[in-house]
Amino acid sequence: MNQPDKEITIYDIAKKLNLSAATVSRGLKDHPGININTKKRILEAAAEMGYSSNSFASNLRSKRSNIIGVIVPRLNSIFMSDVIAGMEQVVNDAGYTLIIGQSLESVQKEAKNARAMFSNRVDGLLVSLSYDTTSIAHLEPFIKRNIPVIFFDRVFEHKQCPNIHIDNFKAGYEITQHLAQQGCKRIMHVSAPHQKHVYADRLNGYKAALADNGLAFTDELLLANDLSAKAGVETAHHIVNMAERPDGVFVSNDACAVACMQTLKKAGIKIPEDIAVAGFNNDPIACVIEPNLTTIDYKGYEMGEVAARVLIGHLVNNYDLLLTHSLILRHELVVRDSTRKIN
Amino acid sequence: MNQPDKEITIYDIAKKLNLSAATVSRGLKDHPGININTKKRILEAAAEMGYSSNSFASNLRSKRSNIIGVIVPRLNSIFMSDVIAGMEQVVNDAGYTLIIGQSLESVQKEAKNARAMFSNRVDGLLVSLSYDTTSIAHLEPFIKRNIPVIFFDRVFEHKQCPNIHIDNFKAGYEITQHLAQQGCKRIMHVSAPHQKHVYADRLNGYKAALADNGLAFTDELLLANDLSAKAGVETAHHIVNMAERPDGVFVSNDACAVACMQTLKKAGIKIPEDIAVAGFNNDPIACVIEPNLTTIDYKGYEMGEVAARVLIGHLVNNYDLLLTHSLILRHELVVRDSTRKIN
DNA sequence: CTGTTAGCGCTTTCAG
DNA sequence: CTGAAAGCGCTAACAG
Repeated sequence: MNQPDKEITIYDIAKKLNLSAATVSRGLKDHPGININTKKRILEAAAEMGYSSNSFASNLRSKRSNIIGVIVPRLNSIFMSDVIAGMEQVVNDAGYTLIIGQSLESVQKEAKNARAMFSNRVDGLLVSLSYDTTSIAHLEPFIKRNIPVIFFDRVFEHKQCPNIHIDNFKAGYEITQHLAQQGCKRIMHVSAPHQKHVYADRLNGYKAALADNGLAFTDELLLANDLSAKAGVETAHHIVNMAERPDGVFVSNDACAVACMQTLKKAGIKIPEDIAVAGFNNDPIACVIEPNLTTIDYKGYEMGEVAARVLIGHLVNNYDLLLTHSLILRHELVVRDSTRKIN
Repeated sequence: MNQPDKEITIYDIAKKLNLSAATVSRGLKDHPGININTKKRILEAAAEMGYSSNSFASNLRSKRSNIIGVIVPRLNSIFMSDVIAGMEQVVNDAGYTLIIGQSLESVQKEAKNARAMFSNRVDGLLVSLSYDTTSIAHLEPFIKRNIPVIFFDRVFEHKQCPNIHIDNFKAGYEITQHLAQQGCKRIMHVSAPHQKHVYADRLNGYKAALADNGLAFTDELLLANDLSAKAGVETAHHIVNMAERPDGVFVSNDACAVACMQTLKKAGIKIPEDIAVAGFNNDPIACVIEPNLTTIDYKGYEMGEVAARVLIGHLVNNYDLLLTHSLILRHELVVRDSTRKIN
């Protein structure tokens, strides 16, 4: 019953056209030096017979997959889905397909994903690292084989791997500086565990701005958690119970900042009068919370596009070694009412 | 320079162990009837030599790819990224990988994605259709070859394709009924163009509820747009300019509903007193807007998991024909202040 | 339990 | 400009 009809191969169309398979294979690509006419006949026959090239055979032979792997901490955030959307666009236009894995912030799962992608022989890898990744040993197989690995957002310094990210130090500095200019004297920073560059950089920017504004940094001004909404609620409780409350808080993402604001408001704390709050990412919720949230805007979609473009550039130019560099994308401090104490 | 070291094959490890390639191949899988000891030796040698199976060769031979394709309208919404996250989880645990394409609401791009997935010989397809898809001719190649195609959320009736979605009629009915119970007499409905089942069903539920509550339906109560935030702003302007304004609005997604609310509020309209507003999806923003938005909650993550599980069930059982059925997932009306007129 | 053999469908020299 | 032939790495009969 329902016999899955046999696959149509280049041999079938070769036979029909009295050509060799080799010629058909060439005709199907834009191989130089093939009669324009036979090429046309081949294309027509292929269309008519419902031919669809078998990528396995092709990949096996040519040792290229036209597949690009992406590994991200989590898929379900607005930022990350913007990134992926941008990548998908660029990559598809260039004739590649995307395969996607999420690490759920675990190195183990990151490594598992990497193995799967390796055995799928991806032509390149786009990676944003999980919180608890401290070594990239699991990516060495790619690097050894000169399969380009490009880090974006949560990056890692490696001489063969381009990094694409924003200037997190500067962003952290700017937002803290802004809080200081609004009159904040005691500015807290809420962030993720800091081994990872993005968060470490934002923290350093924050500290530098404190120093430049003559404000002291003490350990109790620093809170580390997973930046989830839940963590935002807990942060707010923590703040409410502090002996000496801050008058400004810089949270390293918007979801957490917003949850924190909501909880602070419920506790009767006025924002920004009592405590000014700033976030990071410019998530859509930043414009829905009241007062609207001051934050750092940077474009996930653009980051995805750029990362994909860099990768494809490497693929097309077929470099033996990757050019090593960092690409710093634009960001912008967006001031909204959640921090406007004066004016 | 930097000679990409030669690929290690089962032959290499066969030679080293004085075995045949076939045995090695078997040892690497959990093939029944292979000496536990040789299997152990094979596994060890493989690990030691840094062997990584070549999926192309394997796929070419076995005619299975262990790849599952997903095509969605857009990646960048909370709902969709939840769905994908759920799928990724299930699919990975079952040893498959996900390749992803987005149609950007265009049939052309949907078809292009489908072709790419076909030539990547996906083992199955998970699809949520674009707005302007009215025929699924571009998916026929899969169906003809008994490659399972499963629709979720934006589904399509086809005797060979399971559908996974919520009861949109019921949800539309419930939300409208709720508005009526709050005393609304003139309830608008804002939705996407209605050929697609989800929206058609919600519309029909809405109409049924109007009828059951003795409320008249007129064409001016219905507004069709793309349900973006921008469309929400326009909707609000439209409402403000209506000769006879509604006292309740049921918008078919939260992003649009929230933007609409914000704009109405700016125009001095009180929510819910003047106009009650309800959304759909239970996006995080629903709990951030003030007053909080009444909406329909249903779980994207769960929908992704279920869709993936159904697909994998089909794959594992190797049905010649797909069992045909619809799977209706739970939803829930979540009442919040944006519609609480009485209480 | 293990080996032999024969391809999967395509690309790529090397010859014409 | 086209053809012949070889083989990418693996798996699936079929034997033993």
